[in-house]
Amino acid sequence: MKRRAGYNGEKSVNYHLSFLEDKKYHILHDLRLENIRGQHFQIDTFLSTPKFITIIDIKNISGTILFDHHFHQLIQKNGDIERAYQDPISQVKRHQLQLKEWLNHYKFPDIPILPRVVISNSSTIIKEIGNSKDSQMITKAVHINFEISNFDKIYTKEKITVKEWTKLSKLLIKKHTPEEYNVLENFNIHKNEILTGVHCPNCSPIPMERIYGKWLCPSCHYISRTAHMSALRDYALIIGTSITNQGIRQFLHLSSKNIVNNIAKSMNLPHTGVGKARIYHLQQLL
DNA sequence: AAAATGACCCTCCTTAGACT
DNA sequence: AGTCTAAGGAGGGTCATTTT
Repeated sequence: MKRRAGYNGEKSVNYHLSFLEDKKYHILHDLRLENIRGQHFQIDTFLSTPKFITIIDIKNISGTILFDHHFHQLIQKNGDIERAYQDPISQVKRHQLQLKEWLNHYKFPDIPILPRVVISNSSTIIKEIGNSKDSQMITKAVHINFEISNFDKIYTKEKITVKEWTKLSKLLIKKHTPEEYNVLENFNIHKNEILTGVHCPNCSPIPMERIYGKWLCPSCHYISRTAHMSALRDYALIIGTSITNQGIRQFLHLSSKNIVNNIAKSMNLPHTGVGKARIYHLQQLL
């Protein structure tokens, strides 16, 4: 749910950014880079021109939020409930620093990096405690493209050539290292502990049985035609996105390789490898 | 009639063991 | 140790049969 909230926030910001002229900007999403000390940092939205770079941290937080410039924290008030978040301003400034180092390391000339914290939820009320010029970094999603246009007016000098600009974007994509989230390791669970079988969407996790194209729950007699899809999605999320015919058989409690074959076909699962080396890929289910 | 299943067949990957 | 070869077997495709 946390991830979904973040994702929805990013979607709404992207909508606003889509009004910008395509050719003038390179925009990269969820860019995850390694800094010079081997740690990773992730930029929600990276926007570049030959004149400046904007890095955007997107927060999808509802209710009333308070930026506390003195203690560097973000407080969310939702009714009577108060919750503190890591200060996004400090975070985006840290990203700014790391990106500067990164650009230096790859011998790019100095180029202004303009950090922004975007509040994607339009109904969120923003307040502040204390004064700071950092306030200018905070903006609402509806306003972000006007800010970008404004940067265009302020930063008029090209710091890198168009050729270097293209090179930079290509390098960023090449150096992007997507986070590998290992659920099993994080929760210290062994593969064998995972309950396999197709779960009934209606009741307990007793494996469903396949009967002529349908999944029947032996417990509540619920019938589903698509229950295997969520099972395979679980597999992709928990164990991995590559699986063999036999692997699917074991996970879905099927005895026939033909059924697996049919299911894979009906889902248009991409596959690599020939014959018994065939591997199905579940990436699209995530 | 349409869809799903399972037996059968062919392909070719994997593996063990012989050979260099 | 590395390469070659043959046997075994897993996988996909086809098609007759079964089920819905």
